[in-house]
Amino acid sequence: MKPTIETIGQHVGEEVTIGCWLSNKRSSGKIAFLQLRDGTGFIQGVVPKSAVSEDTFQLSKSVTQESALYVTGTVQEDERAPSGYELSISGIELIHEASEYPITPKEHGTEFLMDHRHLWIRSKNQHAVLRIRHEIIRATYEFFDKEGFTKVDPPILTGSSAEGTTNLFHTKYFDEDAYLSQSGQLYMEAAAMAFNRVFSFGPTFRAEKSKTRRHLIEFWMIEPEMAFVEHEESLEIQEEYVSYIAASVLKNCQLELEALGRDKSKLEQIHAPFPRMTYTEAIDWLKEQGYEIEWGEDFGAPHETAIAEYHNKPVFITHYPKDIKAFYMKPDPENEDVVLCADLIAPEGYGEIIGGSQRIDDEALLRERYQEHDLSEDAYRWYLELRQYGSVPHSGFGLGLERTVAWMTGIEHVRETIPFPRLLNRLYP
RNA sequence: UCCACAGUAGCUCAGUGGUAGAGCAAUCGGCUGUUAACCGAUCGGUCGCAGGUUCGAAUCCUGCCUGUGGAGCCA
Repeated sequence: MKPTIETIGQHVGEEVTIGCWLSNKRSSGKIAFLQLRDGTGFIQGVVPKSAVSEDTFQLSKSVTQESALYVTGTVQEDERAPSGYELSISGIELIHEASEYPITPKEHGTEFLMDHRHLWIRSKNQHAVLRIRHEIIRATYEFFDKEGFTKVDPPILTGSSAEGTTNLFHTKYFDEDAYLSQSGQLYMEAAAMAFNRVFSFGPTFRAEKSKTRRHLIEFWMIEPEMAFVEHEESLEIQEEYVSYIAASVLKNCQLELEALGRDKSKLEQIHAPFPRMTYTEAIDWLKEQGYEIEWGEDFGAPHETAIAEYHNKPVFITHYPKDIKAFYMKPDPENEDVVLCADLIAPEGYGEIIGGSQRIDDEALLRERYQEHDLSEDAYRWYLELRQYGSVPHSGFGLGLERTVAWMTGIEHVRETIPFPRLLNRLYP
């Protein structure tokens, strides 16, 4: 492979040529410093006037921000450089001279940066966040493959919704009504009966007028589903998975975490087992802390944050009242008022990262739920049939990728954790 | 949908009733180790839109638009 900035450490003392862009420059009368990026990393190129032709030196002083270049130089170790390496430049070939670049080295507001998102993703912090996103995706495939899961892709266009409460994006499917998927879960239950352990990874759409740092209109979800796995075992798989992601990011994204100034000790604390608290215990604890909340109510963002901060680790909240949870969740045999479910709440205010449960495997009970929730037995016949042909205990969960990336990177808002966010008021670029 | 805040140069902001300002970017010049480099000069304006009060409005009032933060809902 050709040398890149990421692998430049393997070429110390050699002369290399890299295709790159100019992210910033500084110069004085006799020396110029070019901040170069090639998409794999960032490096500083040094151009001493005495070492290059007059044309090359003039070019290094006049070349505009984000111009494309072939830069030739000798790789040198240098303690002053963040990556440990510098390029002592001997020649510069201008591929394309950039027009005046809108994103200057000074600060900008969110609206401006989001209007220029197609360019903003070039900048160091955004680059680092999206590289960590990639690492989390890579580690996800690696973990589930290692654990014997098969990736199965549920449809994105659906004729009905899994949970009627949220707003779906409506579209037409020729002459029929169709909706964009808000969860692949029901399909993954079918897949689990065919492949035992399965996971999906795909986009999800919620037409909610949500406008907070934890919400996107379009986001990506990882949804594993496991046959012959009951509630407690599912929690163990969840905490192993999240710990695996955190360890992978720590291992493979050192430069990115440093670029972001992320406190690595926060990631080092993410290792199984995670504390567990039942919904009822959480309500009691919140009341002791002075919060006004009653059994049967769902938690708000401040409640979740308080609970997770108390543990300083991700925490499972289990056994919610069945009335505030989805129709398919299996009641706890020891207390039919609550269901075998768990939300994983991340610390530092990042909120719910995972929602999961053991699913109802009894046909009669599921039929009852259809009636209670006014679900069309026609549209959901196939889901019911899963309970007629070899029904087994099974559990699954969904992990929100963007919230996880935000948490691991320490980024304030999920909109910076996806290349082109879809927000309440943003469909451009 | 509700609550709070904001909108002035390409960008980030100052300016609270009396001549429209600064830093950055851009352009020109200077500087041999800079790290959002620095120094000097030049360039840069429909003060979100509409109406009102006033001798006079970026500034006060009303309405609208746009954005930001949060709530609810959720991953």
